[in-house]
Amino acid sequence: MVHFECGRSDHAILKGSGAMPTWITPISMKQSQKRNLAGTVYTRLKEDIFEFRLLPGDRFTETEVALRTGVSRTPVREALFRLAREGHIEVVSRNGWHVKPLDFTLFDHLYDVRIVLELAAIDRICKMVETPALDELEAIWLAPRDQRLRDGTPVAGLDEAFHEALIAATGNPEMVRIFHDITERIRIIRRLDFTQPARIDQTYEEHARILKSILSRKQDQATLLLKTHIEISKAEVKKITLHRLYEARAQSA
Amino acid sequence: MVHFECGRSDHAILKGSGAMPTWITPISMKQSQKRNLAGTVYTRLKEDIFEFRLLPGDRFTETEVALRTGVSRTPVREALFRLAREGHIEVVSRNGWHVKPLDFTLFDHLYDVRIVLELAAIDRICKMVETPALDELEAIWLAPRDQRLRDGTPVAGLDEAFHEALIAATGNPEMVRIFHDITERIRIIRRLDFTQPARIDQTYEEHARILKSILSRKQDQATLLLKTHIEISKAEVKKITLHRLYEARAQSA
DNA sequence: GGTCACGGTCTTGTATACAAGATGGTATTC
DNA sequence: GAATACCATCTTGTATACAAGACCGTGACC
Repeated sequence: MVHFECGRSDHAILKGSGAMPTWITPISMKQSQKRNLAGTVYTRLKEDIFEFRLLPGDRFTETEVALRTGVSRTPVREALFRLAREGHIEVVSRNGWHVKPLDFTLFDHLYDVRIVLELAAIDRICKMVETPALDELEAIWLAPRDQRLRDGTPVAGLDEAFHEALIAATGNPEMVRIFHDITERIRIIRRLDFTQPARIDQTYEEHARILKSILSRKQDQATLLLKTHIEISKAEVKKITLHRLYEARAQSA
Repeated sequence: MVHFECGRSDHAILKGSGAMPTWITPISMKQSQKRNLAGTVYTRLKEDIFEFRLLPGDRFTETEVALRTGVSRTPVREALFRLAREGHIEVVSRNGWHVKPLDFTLFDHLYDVRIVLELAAIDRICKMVETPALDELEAIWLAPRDQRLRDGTPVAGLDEAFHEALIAATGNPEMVRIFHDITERIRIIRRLDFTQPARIDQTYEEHARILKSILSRKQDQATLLLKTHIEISKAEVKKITLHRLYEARAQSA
């Protein structure tokens, strides 16, 4: 088994430099209102990781994050532990934190579990006495060509929602929760799939075909289409990620 | 959908009384060595919940736990957040913590996901070019009758290990991790299944049959047996749990 | 007698101070 | 010149002090 890791551990990001970092900035009053500071820091840091403002392998300390967000270490630590538990970052005992390097073996396994869960969902949906309402999905993915979105960011969100909706249709909230966790862990590479217009089109086509198969209760067809769809996406995303990481490194170097 | 909840929110456990509580006691030097305090508190509290020293619905505060364990609130909070994230306890904003009430709807869903994952594992194992080595399982579950364990506690552990081993045989560590999380969440009721000698025997029989089916690559048979096995266990456990909870309440009242 | 307002108390949320271990550079020794 | 021991510094781990919101009982008022 090849353990294929990507990351940079050779240097920290803007450590102690005078330049303003591109990532996390002080929390304003408005942002933290209604939610606690730990939750806000958590959300912000997660965004920073997903948006590649914090690159895989980047090292940082609790004090750094605390200073930049303008809160104390206590809520920062709470946020960091949550992110660690979800597999986004890691702590080295008394030696700082770092964003987990991209590990394609890990992503393979996660995509594999995704397939297991989604195919099980298809199975259950097709075996229900009556197919559950999937109106919202139909409105989005079976819409005429000219109503399709072209911007990658919202399409990435719709894509996640499509697959989560399939799971949700089983009526099992725990399955949804587990699936959602997986979705969040692969998001960092998955969203890159929607930076190419051709891939967006292809996603629309494939989702439409899958949806039609489910609605007409052709389980075998739906299963095959969905499995292929996920595997194509996985391969595509892997290719793009390697390219993007190379670019990001070149830019920050 | 009937939301069937069991718990007691009417009174806290030994709150402020002079009597020594049955649950969590001060952490000794030896226990905390090599691990951090938060981890120790986490483990101890989880045990207390599993052993019914802390009953579903029981309320408690961070200060209480801190006093009893002899550590400060900081590591206690870290432990509590971990337990909360794993679904064992819950915090009510600025109003204390409580052990999550038993929710059989939730357990139904978790058992359902269990079935999905285990059947997928069977599928993958049976489709492998060569069946992976399951020597340890064979040694335990295909052993002669007189070598069977009779004490429920170790059998409960072996049972968990049996099902986790099936998942592990797929070679997907993420699936194992997810499965393990589910195992921990249903453990509180599942281990009660092994308090009856008849159920221990039945488990041995069923595991043996499942194992033989897998080894002879009879996928359909293995699938059916495993599915039935899990569903029987689920029903049995539900029955016992309600009985035990009744007893525990009567005793503490 | 019932209802609403108010304040004390309890609980979590957050900030800060201190402790202990890990790292890396430097000086010393062979 | 290389290796090793040591110390300064940095980082997390833990304890404690303080802040803010929620709950509950009490008292006044209608």
